[in-house]
Amino acid sequence: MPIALRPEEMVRLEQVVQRSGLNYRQDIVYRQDDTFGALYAVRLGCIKTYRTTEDGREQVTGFYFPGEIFGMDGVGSGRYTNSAVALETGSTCELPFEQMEKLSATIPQLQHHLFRILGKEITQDQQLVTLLSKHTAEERLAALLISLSTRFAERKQSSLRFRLPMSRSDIGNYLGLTVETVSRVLGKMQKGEILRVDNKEVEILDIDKLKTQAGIK
Amino acid sequence: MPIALRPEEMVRLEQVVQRSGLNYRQDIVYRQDDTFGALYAVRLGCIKTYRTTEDGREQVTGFYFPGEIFGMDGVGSGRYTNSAVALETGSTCELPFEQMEKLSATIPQLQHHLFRILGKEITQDQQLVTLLSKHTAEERLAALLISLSTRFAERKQSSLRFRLPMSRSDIGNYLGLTVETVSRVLGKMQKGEILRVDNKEVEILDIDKLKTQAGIK
DNA sequence: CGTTCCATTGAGATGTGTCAATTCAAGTGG
DNA sequence: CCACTTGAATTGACACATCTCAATGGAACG
Repeated sequence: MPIALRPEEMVRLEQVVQRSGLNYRQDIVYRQDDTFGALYAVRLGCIKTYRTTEDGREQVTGFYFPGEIFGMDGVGSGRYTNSAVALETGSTCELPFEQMEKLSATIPQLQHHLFRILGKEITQDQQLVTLLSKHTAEERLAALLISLSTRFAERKQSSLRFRLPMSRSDIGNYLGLTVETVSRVLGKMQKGEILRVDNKEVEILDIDKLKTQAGIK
Repeated sequence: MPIALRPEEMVRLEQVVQRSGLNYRQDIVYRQDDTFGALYAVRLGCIKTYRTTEDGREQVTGFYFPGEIFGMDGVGSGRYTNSAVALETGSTCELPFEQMEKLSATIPQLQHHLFRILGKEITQDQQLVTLLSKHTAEERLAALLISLSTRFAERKQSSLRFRLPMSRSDIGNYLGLTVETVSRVLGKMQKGEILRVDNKEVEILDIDKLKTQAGIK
C-alpha cells in the first residue's frame, strides 16, 4: 500500500491483512451475490471482475494488476455485485473490511486512503461509461491499450511491449464490442504501423498516434 | 440521512452540515476540476452530473433526487471529475468532507455509512456500464424509467405518474443515445400502451411490460 | 406574438453486429 | 513426438439498430 504510516500503525495493519491467496487461472476469488467480507489487493497476476444481469448477459467491469485493489463492488450493499476471477497464476491479499474499518477509525491516514480507493473506482467506472457511450471502437481499444501501458509503467515494467493477460473476448466484452470487431481494429492498427500484435503479445510502435486515437489528444 | 445516531452524535453531525444551498435552474453546484471539498445531499429538486472529455464530448453520469448524495466523483483525486448542475429550482446541503472524515473517526455508524454511499455509487455506475454496453435503446429507456419510478416511490411520491425534470437530450446523453432515438422509443412505448407521454409528464400504464423490456424480467 | 429552444418525425447513411468459414495455438493421450 | 481435439483468433459477406441530416411542430418566455 502506498501510504505513510508510523511503524506501530504498520504492524496493526499487517496483523489484519491475510496473505493467503494463491490463485491459478480461472480461480474464483469471490462470486456475485456472495456476502461481502473483504477487499483484495493483487500481488501477482491479473484479476478480472464481471457481473451477470438477471437475463444472463455478462459485463466485464475491470481488470486489476499488481498493486491495485478490487472488491469495492461489495461495499454498497454488503454483497458483491461482481464476480472476480484470476486470468493467470498469481496471488492476492485479503483485506477484511470490517477490521479495516475499525482500524481506520484510529488511523486517519488509513481511513482517508480507503475513501480514496473507493473514489478512484468511481472515477474509473465513470470513465468507462464515457468510453462506452461516446467513443468509437478504435478509440475504445486505443484507450484500453494506453491505460494498460500506463499501468505497466507504474509497475516499472515495459510500457511499450507487454502481454495481454485477457482474451479478445474479455477485451471486447469490457469495451462493449464483439470479438470480431476487436480483432479487426487490432488488425487495422497493425496496418497503420501503430502496433505490432502477435496473439497476446503487444508492441506499441507509435504511442503518440495511439494517444491521439484514444481521444486523449 | 437514513442513519441511526445517538442524539449527542446527531448534534455533532448537524453542526458540520451546511444548509445553505438554494439552487435555481442551471445553477452550477461545482465544476469539473474544482478542488473537492464536500459531498452534497439533494433536499429539493434534481441535480445532474456530467463530465467533459478533453476533446469536448460530454457524458451525463447521473441524476440525483431528494435524499440522494452526489459529489463522490471528487473523492478519488481531490478534484471533482464531474460538474453538477441544478435541473430545476431546489436546494442542497453541503457536507464538508474533511470534517465528515474527522467526525466519522469517532462515530463508527457514520464512517460505515460514508463507505456505503461511495460503494453504492460504484454499483450504480457499473449498472450504467452494463446498460450502455449490453442493452438496446428500448431496454435502456425502460431501465431508466423503472429506476425513476422506484426512486419516486421511495420518496412516497407517485411511482406511476411523474414529471421528467431532465430534457430528452439529457436522457439520451445519459443512456448513450441520440435525442431522436429517445423520442422514437418513447413514441413506440406509447403506441404499445406501455406509457402515456406528454412532453415532460409520464404515466406508466403497464409497469410489468416495462420491467420486462428493461431486461429486469 | 415573435423568438428561441426543445421535441417529433422522416429518409437515408453507417459502424458495428451476426453468421459462417478458416486458421492458429495449446494441450492431451497414444 | 505425433496426431487429435478443443478453444481462441482471424477474416469475409451481409444485416440491422442507431445515427445523421433535415424539416416540421410545439412549448416556454419575455
